[in-house]
Amino acid sequence: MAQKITKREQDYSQWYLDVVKEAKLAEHSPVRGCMVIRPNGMGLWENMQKGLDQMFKDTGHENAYFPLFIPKSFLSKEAQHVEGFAKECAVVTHSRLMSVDGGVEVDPDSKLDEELIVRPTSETIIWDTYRGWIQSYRDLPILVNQWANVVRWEMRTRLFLRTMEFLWQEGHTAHATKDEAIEETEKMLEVYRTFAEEFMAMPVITGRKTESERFAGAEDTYCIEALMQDGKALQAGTSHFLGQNFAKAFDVKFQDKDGEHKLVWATSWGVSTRLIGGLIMTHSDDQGLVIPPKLAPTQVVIVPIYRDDEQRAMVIEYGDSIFEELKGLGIRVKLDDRDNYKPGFKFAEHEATGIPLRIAIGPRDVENGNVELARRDTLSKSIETRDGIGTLVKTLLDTIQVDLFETAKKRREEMTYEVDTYEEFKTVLEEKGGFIYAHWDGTSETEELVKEETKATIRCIPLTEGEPGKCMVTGKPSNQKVLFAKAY
RNA sequence: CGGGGAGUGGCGCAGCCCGGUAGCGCAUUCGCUUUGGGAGCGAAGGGUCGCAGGUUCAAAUCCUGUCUCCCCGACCA
Repeated sequence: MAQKITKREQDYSQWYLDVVKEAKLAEHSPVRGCMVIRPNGMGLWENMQKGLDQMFKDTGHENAYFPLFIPKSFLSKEAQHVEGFAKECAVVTHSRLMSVDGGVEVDPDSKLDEELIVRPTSETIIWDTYRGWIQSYRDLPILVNQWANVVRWEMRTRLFLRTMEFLWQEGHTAHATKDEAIEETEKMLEVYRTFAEEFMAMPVITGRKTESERFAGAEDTYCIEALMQDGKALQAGTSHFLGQNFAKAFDVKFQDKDGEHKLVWATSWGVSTRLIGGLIMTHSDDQGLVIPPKLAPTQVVIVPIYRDDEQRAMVIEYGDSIFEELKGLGIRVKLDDRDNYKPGFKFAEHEATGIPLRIAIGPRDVENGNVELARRDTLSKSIETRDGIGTLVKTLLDTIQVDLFETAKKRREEMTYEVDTYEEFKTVLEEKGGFIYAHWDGTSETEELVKEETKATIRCIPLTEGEPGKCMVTGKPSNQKVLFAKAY
Protein backbone atom coordinates (compact mmCIF):
# COMPACT_ATOMS: atom_id res chain seq x y z
CA MET A 1 0.00 0.00 0.00
CA ALA A 2 2.12 2.86 1.23
CA GLN A 3 5.33 3.42 -0.64
CA LYS A 4 8.42 5.45 -0.01
CA ILE A 5 8.03 9.10 -0.84
CA THR A 6 10.45 10.51 -3.39
CA LYS A 7 13.20 12.60 -1.88
CA ARG A 8 12.31 16.17 -2.59
CA GLU A 9 15.90 17.11 -3.39
CA GLN A 10 15.46 15.02 -6.50
CA ASP A 11 12.12 16.25 -7.71
CA TYR A 12 9.97 18.62 -5.74
CA SER A 13 6.87 18.13 -7.90
CA GLN A 14 7.02 14.37 -7.59
CA TRP A 15 7.59 14.71 -3.86
CA TYR A 16 4.50 16.91 -3.58
CA LEU A 17 2.36 14.44 -5.51
CA ASP A 18 3.66 11.55 -3.42
CA VAL A 19 2.76 13.34 -0.20
CA VAL A 20 -0.75 14.06 -1.45
CA LYS A 21 -1.17 10.47 -2.52
CA GLU A 22 0.30 8.74 0.52
CA ALA A 23 -1.64 11.04 2.83
CA LYS A 24 -4.77 10.05 0.89
CA LEU A 25 -5.79 13.66 0.47
CA ALA A 26 -6.92 13.68 -3.14
CA GLU A 27 -6.58 12.10 -6.54
CA HIS A 28 -7.19 12.95 -10.15
CA SER A 29 -10.77 12.70 -11.36
CA PRO A 30 -11.86 11.44 -14.76
CA VAL A 31 -12.58 15.05 -15.64
CA ARG A 32 -9.64 17.07 -16.91
CA GLY A 33 -8.10 19.34 -14.32
CA CYS A 34 -10.53 18.41 -11.56
CA MET A 35 -9.79 16.39 -8.44
CA VAL A 36 -11.51 13.97 -6.12
CA ILE A 37 -10.94 15.07 -2.54
CA ARG A 38 -10.71 11.98 -0.35
CA PRO A 39 -12.05 11.83 3.22
CA ASN A 40 -8.65 12.72 4.69
CA GLY A 41 -8.42 15.80 2.52
CA MET A 42 -12.01 16.79 3.18
CA GLY A 43 -11.52 16.38 6.93
CA LEU A 44 -8.63 18.80 6.72
CA TRP A 45 -10.64 21.27 4.65
CA GLU A 46 -13.57 21.02 7.05
CA ASN A 47 -11.33 21.95 9.94
CA MET A 48 -10.04 24.91 7.95
CA GLN A 49 -13.63 25.89 7.21
CA LYS A 50 -14.55 25.70 10.89
CA GLY A 51 -11.64 27.90 11.90
CA LEU A 52 -12.26 30.49 9.21
CA ASP A 53 -16.03 30.47 9.61
CA GLN A 54 -15.72 31.21 13.31
CA MET A 55 -13.39 34.11 12.55
CA PHE A 56 -15.87 35.45 9.99
CA LYS A 57 -18.69 35.22 12.53
CA ASP A 58 -16.52 36.93 15.14
CA THR A 59 -16.07 39.84 12.76
CA GLY A 60 -19.80 40.18 12.17
CA HIS A 61 -20.30 38.19 8.98
CA GLU A 62 -23.08 35.79 8.01
CA ASN A 63 -23.23 33.01 5.44
CA ALA A 64 -25.51 33.00 2.40
CA TYR A 65 -25.66 31.09 -0.85
CA PHE A 66 -25.96 32.27 -4.44
CA PRO A 67 -26.50 30.32 -7.69
CA LEU A 68 -23.87 28.28 -9.47
CA PHE A 69 -25.03 29.67 -12.81
CA ILE A 70 -24.57 33.25 -13.90
CA PRO A 71 -26.36 34.68 -16.94
CA LYS A 72 -23.78 35.57 -19.56
CA SER A 73 -24.93 39.18 -19.69
CA PHE A 74 -24.01 39.70 -16.01
CA LEU A 75 -20.35 39.00 -16.68
CA SER A 76 -20.10 41.76 -19.25
CA LYS A 77 -21.41 44.52 -17.01
CA GLU A 78 -18.07 45.30 -15.39
CA ALA A 79 -15.49 45.83 -18.13
CA GLN A 80 -12.30 44.83 -16.31
CA HIS A 81 -14.03 41.94 -14.63
CA VAL A 82 -15.12 40.36 -17.90
CA GLU A 83 -11.68 40.92 -19.38
CA GLY A 84 -10.09 39.07 -16.48
CA PHE A 85 -12.37 36.06 -16.54
CA ALA A 86 -13.67 35.76 -20.11
CA LYS A 87 -10.89 33.43 -21.19
CA GLU A 88 -11.53 30.82 -18.51
CA CYS A 89 -15.28 30.32 -18.31
CA ALA A 90 -17.31 27.13 -18.61
CA VAL A 91 -20.44 27.94 -20.59
CA VAL A 92 -23.75 26.08 -20.44
CA THR A 93 -25.48 26.25 -23.80
CA HIS A 94 -28.10 23.48 -23.71
CA SER A 95 -30.47 21.93 -21.21
CA ARG A 96 -31.11 18.40 -22.49
CA LEU A 97 -29.68 15.31 -24.04
CA MET A 98 -31.38 12.93 -26.41
CA SER A 99 -30.83 9.25 -27.16
CA VAL A 100 -29.21 8.58 -30.51
CA ASP A 101 -28.31 5.05 -31.58
CA GLY A 102 -27.85 3.81 -28.05
CA GLY A 103 -25.76 6.81 -27.08
CA VAL A 104 -26.67 10.35 -26.08
CA GLU A 105 -26.24 13.63 -27.86
CA VAL A 106 -27.07 17.20 -27.03
CA ASP A 107 -30.60 18.01 -28.13
CA PRO A 108 -30.22 20.99 -30.48
CA ASP A 109 -33.77 22.07 -29.68
CA SER A 110 -32.81 22.68 -26.08
CA LYS A 111 -30.41 25.52 -26.86
CA LEU A 112 -30.67 28.23 -24.19
CA ASP A 113 -31.74 31.74 -25.21
CA GLU A 114 -29.05 33.14 -22.96
CA GLU A 115 -26.05 30.99 -22.10
CA LEU A 116 -25.22 30.43 -18.45
CA ILE A 117 -21.72 30.75 -17.08
CA VAL A 118 -20.58 28.43 -14.33
CA ARG A 119 -19.38 30.96 -11.76
CA PRO A 120 -15.64 31.66 -11.82
CA THR A 121 -16.40 33.99 -8.86
CA SER A 122 -19.71 35.45 -7.74
CA GLU A 123 -19.33 39.25 -7.71
CA THR A 124 -21.73 39.75 -10.59
CA ILE A 125 -24.65 37.64 -9.45
CA ILE A 126 -24.25 38.85 -5.89
CA TRP A 127 -24.21 42.51 -6.84
CA ASP A 128 -27.21 42.00 -9.07
CA THR A 129 -28.94 40.57 -5.99
CA TYR A 130 -27.67 43.27 -3.62
CA ARG A 131 -29.46 45.90 -5.74
CA GLY A 132 -32.71 44.54 -4.39
CA TRP A 133 -31.47 44.36 -0.81
CA ILE A 134 -30.24 47.91 -0.53
CA GLN A 135 -32.35 51.05 -0.46
CA SER A 136 -31.27 52.98 2.60
CA TYR A 137 -28.07 53.54 4.57
CA ARG A 138 -29.88 51.52 7.22
CA ASP A 139 -29.50 48.44 5.00
CA LEU A 140 -25.73 48.78 5.17
CA PRO A 141 -23.31 47.30 5.72
CA ILE A 142 -24.03 43.91 4.21
CA LEU A 143 -21.45 41.47 5.52
CA VAL A 144 -21.99 38.19 3.73
CA ASN A 145 -19.82 35.17 3.04
CA GLN A 146 -20.47 32.20 0.81
CA TRP A 147 -18.90 28.72 0.94
CA ALA A 148 -19.00 27.39 -2.59
CA ASN A 149 -17.31 25.77 -5.53
CA VAL A 150 -16.18 27.76 -8.54
CA VAL A 151 -14.88 26.80 -11.97
CA ARG A 152 -12.07 28.39 -13.94
CA TRP A 153 -11.03 26.76 -17.18
CA GLU A 154 -7.32 26.74 -16.50
CA MET A 155 -4.71 25.86 -19.10
CA ARG A 156 -2.57 23.96 -16.70
CA THR A 157 -3.65 22.42 -13.44
CA ARG A 158 -1.97 21.11 -10.31
CA LEU A 159 -3.65 19.23 -7.44
CA PHE A 160 -4.96 21.74 -4.87
CA LEU A 161 -2.86 24.64 -6.20
CA ARG A 162 -4.79 25.17 -9.42
CA THR A 163 -7.68 22.88 -10.27
CA MET A 164 -10.44 23.72 -12.71
CA GLU A 165 -13.05 23.34 -10.01
CA PHE A 166 -12.15 24.36 -6.48
CA LEU A 167 -13.81 24.88 -3.13
CA TRP A 168 -13.51 28.26 -1.47
CA GLN A 169 -15.21 30.92 0.50
CA GLU A 170 -15.92 34.31 -0.97
CA GLY A 171 -16.95 37.23 1.18
CA HIS A 172 -18.88 40.06 -0.46
CA THR A 173 -19.57 43.16 1.54
CA ALA A 174 -21.37 46.40 0.82
CA HIS A 175 -20.69 49.65 2.66
CA ALA A 176 -21.94 53.23 2.81
CA THR A 177 -18.50 54.82 2.77
CA LYS A 178 -15.15 54.33 1.13
CA ASP A 179 -13.29 54.36 4.44
CA GLU A 180 -15.51 51.66 5.87
CA ALA A 181 -14.97 49.46 2.82
CA ILE A 182 -11.20 49.90 2.96
CA GLU A 183 -11.29 49.12 6.66
CA GLU A 184 -13.21 45.92 5.90
CA THR A 185 -10.70 44.94 3.21
CA GLU A 186 -7.83 45.35 5.65
CA LYS A 187 -9.69 43.64 8.48
CA MET A 188 -10.30 40.53 6.41
CA LEU A 189 -6.69 40.45 5.26
CA GLU A 190 -5.77 40.40 8.93
CA VAL A 191 -8.23 37.53 9.48
CA TYR A 192 -6.43 35.60 6.76
CA ARG A 193 -3.01 36.39 8.18
CA THR A 194 -4.13 35.22 11.61
CA PHE A 195 -5.65 32.03 10.23
CA ALA A 196 -2.58 31.21 8.13
CA GLU A 197 -0.19 31.78 11.00
CA GLU A 198 -2.15 30.54 13.99
CA PHE A 199 -4.06 27.63 12.47
CA MET A 200 -1.93 26.58 9.51
CA ALA A 201 1.36 27.53 11.20
CA MET A 202 2.25 29.07 7.85
CA PRO A 203 4.02 32.42 8.09
CA VAL A 204 2.86 34.97 5.53
CA ILE A 205 3.78 38.42 4.28
CA THR A 206 0.86 40.83 4.01
CA GLY A 207 0.85 43.40 1.28
CA ARG A 208 -0.85 44.91 -1.73
CA LYS A 209 -0.69 43.71 -5.29
CA THR A 210 0.74 45.84 -8.06
CA GLU A 211 -1.65 47.08 -10.72
CA SER A 212 -0.87 44.20 -13.07
CA GLU A 213 -1.52 41.52 -10.44
CA ARG A 214 -4.71 43.12 -9.18
CA PHE A 215 -8.06 41.29 -9.21
CA ALA A 216 -10.16 42.00 -12.29
CA GLY A 217 -12.49 44.79 -11.24
CA ALA A 218 -10.72 45.79 -8.02
CA GLU A 219 -9.31 49.19 -7.10
CA ASP A 220 -6.86 47.60 -4.72
CA THR A 221 -5.95 43.99 -3.95
CA TYR A 222 -4.40 42.97 -0.64
CA CYS A 223 -2.86 39.54 -0.22
CA ILE A 224 -1.01 37.13 1.99
CA GLU A 225 2.05 35.52 0.44
CA ALA A 226 3.70 32.37 1.77
CA LEU A 227 7.02 30.80 0.85
CA MET A 228 7.19 27.10 0.06
CA GLN A 229 10.12 24.82 0.93
CA ASP A 230 11.40 24.85 -2.66
CA GLY A 231 11.74 28.62 -2.60
CA LYS A 232 8.66 29.45 -4.64
CA ALA A 233 5.96 31.81 -3.41
CA LEU A 234 2.30 30.99 -3.05
CA GLN A 235 -0.49 33.54 -3.00
CA ALA A 236 -2.55 32.16 -0.15
CA GLY A 237 -5.44 34.59 0.10
CA THR A 238 -6.71 37.88 -1.28
CA SER A 239 -8.88 40.71 -0.04
CA HIS A 240 -10.11 43.26 -2.57
CA PHE A 241 -11.30 46.82 -2.25
CA LEU A 242 -13.68 47.03 -5.20
CA GLY A 243 -14.48 50.72 -4.94
CA GLN A 244 -17.82 51.53 -6.57
CA ASN A 245 -17.11 49.52 -9.71
CA PHE A 246 -19.71 46.83 -9.12
CA ALA A 247 -22.23 49.27 -7.65
CA LYS A 248 -21.95 51.26 -10.88
CA ALA A 249 -22.18 48.20 -13.09
CA PHE A 250 -25.22 46.83 -11.27
CA ASP A 251 -26.75 50.15 -10.30
CA VAL A 252 -26.68 49.60 -6.56
CA LYS A 253 -27.48 52.87 -4.77
CA PHE A 254 -28.72 53.82 -1.35
CA GLN A 255 -30.30 56.92 0.13
CA ASP A 256 -27.95 58.35 2.73
CA LYS A 257 -28.78 60.28 5.92
CA ASP A 258 -28.49 63.49 3.97
CA GLY A 259 -31.17 62.32 1.53
CA GLU A 260 -28.69 61.93 -1.34
CA HIS A 261 -28.64 58.81 -3.50
CA LYS A 262 -25.14 57.35 -3.48
CA LEU A 263 -23.31 54.39 -4.95
CA VAL A 264 -22.39 51.59 -2.56
CA TRP A 265 -18.77 50.71 -1.76
CA ALA A 266 -17.70 47.08 -2.04
CA THR A 267 -15.16 44.51 -0.95
CA SER A 268 -14.63 40.86 -1.70
CA TRP A 269 -12.19 38.37 -0.21
CA GLY A 270 -11.48 34.68 -0.57
CA VAL A 271 -9.34 31.70 0.24
CA SER A 272 -9.57 28.30 -1.38
CA THR A 273 -8.55 24.65 -1.18
CA ARG A 274 -5.24 25.98 -2.48
CA LEU A 275 -4.48 26.51 1.21
CA ILE A 276 -4.19 22.73 1.49
CA GLY A 277 -1.45 22.79 -1.13
CA GLY A 278 0.26 25.54 0.83
CA LEU A 279 0.01 23.55 4.03
CA ILE A 280 1.58 20.52 2.39
CA MET A 281 4.46 22.43 0.86
CA THR A 282 5.12 24.38 4.04
CA HIS A 283 5.44 21.54 6.56
CA SER A 284 5.71 18.14 4.92
CA ASP A 285 8.87 16.03 4.76
CA ASP A 286 10.05 12.81 3.16
CA GLN A 287 7.93 10.77 5.59
CA GLY A 288 4.83 12.51 4.27
CA LEU A 289 2.32 15.08 5.41
CA VAL A 290 2.70 17.12 8.58
CA ILE A 291 -0.49 18.77 9.84
CA PRO A 292 -0.61 21.37 12.60
CA PRO A 293 -2.63 20.04 15.60
CA LYS A 294 -5.33 22.71 15.29
CA LEU A 295 -6.26 21.45 11.83
CA ALA A 296 -5.50 17.74 12.06
CA PRO A 297 -8.65 15.62 11.65
CA THR A 298 -6.98 13.16 14.03
CA GLN A 299 -4.61 14.73 16.54
CA VAL A 300 -3.47 11.63 18.37
CA VAL A 301 -3.39 7.99 17.33
CA ILE A 302 -2.89 5.13 19.75
CA VAL A 303 -1.14 2.05 18.36
CA PRO A 304 -1.40 -1.13 20.44
CA ILE A 305 1.40 -3.70 20.18
CA TYR A 306 0.93 -7.33 21.18
CA ARG A 307 1.90 -10.94 20.43
CA ASP A 308 -1.16 -12.99 21.27
CA ASP A 309 -4.83 -12.64 22.14
CA GLU A 310 -4.14 -12.34 25.83
CA GLN A 311 -1.70 -9.49 25.30
CA ARG A 312 -4.00 -7.95 22.75
CA ALA A 313 -6.89 -7.81 25.21
CA MET A 314 -4.67 -6.33 27.88
CA VAL A 315 -3.02 -3.71 25.66
CA ILE A 316 -6.27 -2.65 24.04
CA GLU A 317 -7.94 -2.21 27.40
CA TYR A 318 -5.00 -0.03 28.43
CA GLY A 319 -5.22 1.89 25.18
CA ASP A 320 -8.95 2.30 25.57
CA SER A 321 -8.56 4.01 28.93
CA ILE A 322 -6.09 6.45 27.37
CA PHE A 323 -8.47 6.94 24.45
CA GLU A 324 -11.33 7.81 26.77
CA GLU A 325 -9.19 10.14 28.84
CA LEU A 326 -7.98 12.08 25.79
CA LYS A 327 -11.44 12.18 24.26
CA GLY A 328 -12.76 13.57 27.52
CA LEU A 329 -10.27 16.42 27.18
CA GLY A 330 -11.66 17.29 23.75
CA ILE A 331 -8.72 15.82 21.85
CA ARG A 332 -9.41 14.20 18.46
CA VAL A 333 -8.01 10.75 19.12
CA LYS A 334 -8.14 7.36 17.41
CA LEU A 335 -7.29 3.89 18.66
CA ASP A 336 -5.82 1.94 15.77
CA ASP A 337 -6.89 -1.58 16.76
CA ARG A 338 -6.72 -3.01 13.24
CA ASP A 339 -5.45 -6.55 13.57
CA ASN A 340 -4.29 -7.00 9.99
CA TYR A 341 -1.39 -4.56 10.06
CA LYS A 342 1.82 -4.69 12.03
CA PRO A 343 2.85 -1.74 14.20
CA GLY A 344 5.66 -0.71 11.86
CA PHE A 345 3.22 -0.41 9.01
CA LYS A 346 0.85 1.66 11.11
CA PHE A 347 3.65 3.97 12.23
CA ALA A 348 4.60 4.65 8.64
CA GLU A 349 1.01 5.17 7.60
CA HIS A 350 0.20 7.60 10.40
CA GLU A 351 3.33 9.54 9.58
CA ALA A 352 2.33 9.74 5.92
CA THR A 353 -1.11 11.07 6.86
CA GLY A 354 0.39 13.63 9.23
CA ILE A 355 -1.15 12.77 12.61
CA PRO A 356 0.71 15.10 15.03
CA LEU A 357 1.16 12.67 17.94
CA ARG A 358 1.43 8.89 18.20
CA ILE A 359 1.11 6.86 21.36
CA ALA A 360 2.46 3.31 21.10
CA ILE A 361 1.70 0.87 23.87
CA GLY A 362 2.93 -2.70 24.32
CA PRO A 363 2.92 -5.26 27.15
CA ARG A 364 6.12 -3.71 28.47
CA ASP A 365 4.38 -0.33 28.82
CA VAL A 366 1.28 -1.77 30.45
CA GLU A 367 3.49 -3.49 32.97
CA ASN A 368 5.51 -0.36 33.74
CA GLY A 369 2.62 2.08 33.50
CA ASN A 370 4.22 3.86 30.54
CA VAL A 371 3.52 4.91 26.98
CA GLU A 372 5.79 5.68 24.04
CA LEU A 373 5.06 9.13 22.70
CA ALA A 374 6.21 10.12 19.20
CA ARG A 375 6.03 13.57 17.61
CA ARG A 376 5.30 13.77 13.91
CA ASP A 377 7.03 17.12 13.40
CA THR A 378 10.38 16.16 14.91
CA LEU A 379 10.02 12.36 14.56
CA SER A 380 11.34 12.11 18.11
CA LYS A 381 10.19 9.46 20.58
CA SER A 382 10.10 9.38 24.35
CA ILE A 383 8.81 7.14 27.14
CA GLU A 384 6.27 8.84 29.39
CA THR A 385 4.25 7.70 32.38
CA ARG A 386 0.62 6.76 31.86
CA ASP A 387 -0.45 9.05 34.67
CA GLY A 388 -0.82 12.61 33.49
CA ILE A 389 -0.78 11.63 29.83
CA GLY A 390 -3.84 13.76 29.16
CA THR A 391 -2.30 17.04 30.23
CA LEU A 392 1.02 16.11 28.62
CA VAL A 393 -0.64 15.44 25.28
CA LYS A 394 -2.60 18.66 25.49
CA THR A 395 0.46 20.80 26.13
CA LEU A 396 2.47 18.88 23.55
CA LEU A 397 -0.15 19.56 20.88
CA ASP A 398 0.12 23.25 21.67
CA THR A 399 3.91 23.00 21.55
CA ILE A 400 3.85 21.31 18.16
CA GLN A 401 1.52 23.99 16.83
CA VAL A 402 3.94 26.71 17.92
CA ASP A 403 7.08 24.84 16.89
CA LEU A 404 5.76 24.21 13.41
CA PHE A 405 5.18 27.92 12.96
CA GLU A 406 8.59 28.83 14.34
CA THR A 407 10.34 26.26 12.16
CA ALA A 408 8.52 27.43 9.06
CA LYS A 409 9.23 31.05 9.91
CA LYS A 410 12.92 30.37 10.46
CA ARG A 411 13.08 28.56 7.15
CA ARG A 412 11.42 31.49 5.44
CA GLU A 413 13.83 33.97 7.01
CA GLU A 414 16.73 31.87 5.79
CA MET A 415 15.31 32.00 2.29
CA THR A 416 14.61 35.74 2.34
CA TYR A 417 17.16 38.14 0.86
CA GLU A 418 17.55 41.85 0.41
CA VAL A 419 19.35 43.16 -2.64
CA ASP A 420 20.27 46.57 -4.03
CA THR A 421 21.38 45.84 -7.56
CA TYR A 422 19.71 44.01 -10.42
CA GLU A 423 22.83 41.84 -10.86
CA GLU A 424 22.64 40.76 -7.25
CA PHE A 425 18.93 40.13 -7.71
CA LYS A 426 19.50 37.79 -10.64
CA THR A 427 22.28 35.93 -8.86
CA VAL A 428 20.27 35.35 -5.69
CA LEU A 429 17.21 34.33 -7.66
CA GLU A 430 19.13 31.83 -9.73
CA GLU A 431 21.31 30.37 -7.01
CA LYS A 432 18.99 30.46 -4.02
CA GLY A 433 15.39 31.32 -4.94
CA GLY A 434 13.14 32.46 -2.14
CA PHE A 435 11.79 35.90 -1.25
CA ILE A 436 13.82 38.84 -2.44
CA TYR A 437 13.27 42.41 -1.28
CA ALA A 438 14.36 45.04 -3.77
CA HIS A 439 13.59 48.59 -4.77
CA TRP A 440 11.21 49.13 -7.67
CA ASP A 441 10.26 52.35 -9.43
CA GLY A 442 6.54 51.61 -9.34
CA THR A 443 6.05 51.21 -13.09
CA SER A 444 4.44 48.26 -14.87
CA GLU A 445 7.19 48.47 -17.50
CA THR A 446 9.92 47.68 -15.01
CA GLU A 447 7.83 44.97 -13.39
CA GLU A 448 7.22 43.39 -16.79
CA LEU A 449 10.89 43.60 -17.72
CA VAL A 450 11.96 41.79 -14.55
CA LYS A 451 9.33 39.14 -15.16
CA GLU A 452 10.47 38.63 -18.75
CA GLU A 453 14.11 38.38 -17.83
CA THR A 454 13.93 36.40 -14.58
CA LYS A 455 10.43 34.82 -14.26
CA ALA A 456 10.15 36.53 -10.89
CA THR A 457 7.10 38.67 -10.14
CA ILE A 458 6.31 41.25 -7.50
CA ARG A 459 4.40 39.21 -4.96
CA CYS A 460 3.34 42.24 -3.02
CA ILE A 461 4.17 45.69 -1.78
CA PRO A 462 4.53 44.91 1.93
CA LEU A 463 2.28 46.76 4.36
CA THR A 464 5.20 47.30 6.71
CA GLU A 465 6.90 50.60 6.00
CA GLY A 466 10.34 50.50 4.39
CA GLU A 467 13.18 52.86 3.62
CA PRO A 468 13.14 54.86 0.37
CA GLY A 469 15.80 54.14 -2.22
CA LYS A 470 16.46 53.72 -5.92
CA CYS A 471 14.94 51.15 -8.27
CA MET A 472 17.36 48.30 -8.87
CA VAL A 473 16.62 48.35 -12.60
CA THR A 474 16.09 51.99 -13.59
CA GLY A 475 17.62 53.88 -10.68
CA LYS A 476 14.46 55.96 -10.35
CA PRO A 477 13.22 56.77 -6.85
CA SER A 478 11.38 54.09 -4.85
CA ASN A 479 9.41 54.50 -1.64
CA GLN A 480 10.26 51.12 -0.22
CA LYS A 481 11.54 47.69 -1.18
CA VAL A 482 8.93 45.32 -2.60
CA LEU A 483 8.74 41.55 -2.39
CA PHE A 484 9.86 39.57 -5.43
CA ALA A 485 9.76 35.78 -5.99
CA LYS A 486 9.05 33.11 -8.49
CA ALA A 487 5.52 31.97 -7.79
CA TYR A 488 3.18 29.02 -8.15
C1' C B 1 -2.82 26.14 -26.61
C1' G B 2 2.95 25.02 -28.20
C1' G B 3 7.23 21.45 -26.89
C1' G B 4 8.57 16.74 -24.29
C1' G B 5 7.07 12.05 -21.61
C1' A B 6 3.22 8.49 -20.32
C1' G B 7 -1.67 5.54 -20.24
C1' U B 8 -1.25 -2.58 -19.65
C1' G B 9 -5.55 -6.35 -12.88
C1' G B 10 -6.54 -1.75 -6.96
C1' C B 11 -1.15 0.54 -7.11
C1' G B 12 3.89 0.55 -9.48
C1' C B 13 5.88 -1.47 -13.88
C1' A B 14 7.88 -5.07 -18.03
C1' G B 15 6.31 -6.69 -22.85
C1' C B 16 5.82 -2.83 -28.18
C1' C B 17 11.50 -1.83 -31.94
C1' C B 18 11.07 -7.42 -34.75
C1' G B 19 2.43 -8.74 -34.60
C1' G B 20 1.18 -15.24 -32.71
C1' U B 21 -3.88 -15.52 -27.81
C1' A B 22 -0.60 -11.04 -21.41
C1' G B 23 3.65 -11.20 -17.26
C1' C B 24 6.34 -9.33 -12.64
C1' G B 25 6.37 -6.77 -7.71
C1' C B 26 3.06 -4.79 -4.12
C1' A B 27 -2.03 -5.05 -2.61
C1' U B 28 -6.60 -8.49 -2.12
C1' U B 29 -8.88 -13.58 -0.33
C1' C B 30 -7.95 -18.28 2.49
C1' G B 31 -4.55 -21.18 5.79
C1' C B 32 -0.44 -21.51 9.20
C1' U B 33 3.46 -18.87 11.54
C1' U B 34 4.19 -13.67 13.04
C1' U B 35 3.43 -8.52 15.65
C1' G B 36 8.41 -2.62 19.84
C1' G B 37 9.62 0.63 12.48
C1' G B 38 6.39 -0.69 6.20
C1' A B 39 6.08 -9.58 8.21
C1' G B 40 7.18 -14.95 6.14
C1' C B 41 5.64 -19.34 3.61
C1' G B 42 1.82 -21.96 0.78
C1' A B 43 -2.57 -21.65 -2.20
C1' A B 44 -6.36 -18.71 -4.80
C1' G B 45 -9.04 -14.66 -7.30
C1' G B 46 -8.59 -10.49 -10.48
C1' G B 47 -6.82 -7.37 -16.85
C1' U B 48 -11.30 -7.61 -24.05
C1' C B 49 -3.62 -3.69 -22.59
C1' G B 50 -7.27 4.68 -22.12
C1' C B 51 -11.08 5.08 -26.08
C1' A B 52 -12.60 4.81 -31.46
C1' G B 53 -11.42 3.46 -36.23
C1' G B 54 -7.97 1.05 -39.80
C1' U B 55 -4.16 -2.68 -41.79
C1' U B 56 -3.75 -8.19 -41.09
C1' C B 57 -5.39 -15.07 -41.08
C1' A B 58 -3.94 -12.79 -36.36
C1' A B 59 -2.94 -6.29 -32.91
C1' A B 60 -0.97 -4.56 -26.10
C1' U B 61 2.57 -4.50 -30.30
C1' C B 62 1.88 -1.37 -36.86
C1' C B 63 -1.18 3.18 -38.87
C1' U B 64 -4.91 7.29 -38.04
C1' G B 65 -7.91 9.97 -34.82
C1' U B 66 -9.29 11.15 -29.91
C1' C B 67 -9.37 11.59 -24.38
C1' U B 68 -6.60 11.91 -19.88
C1' C B 69 -2.23 12.48 -16.73
C1' C B 70 2.94 14.33 -15.70
C1' C B 71 7.01 17.96 -16.87
C1' C B 72 8.52 22.79 -19.40
C1' G B 73 6.28 27.43 -21.48
C1' A B 74 2.02 31.23 -22.11
C1' C B 75 -2.59 32.03 -18.34
C1' C B 76 -4.14 31.96 -13.26
C1' A B 77 -6.58 31.55 -6.35
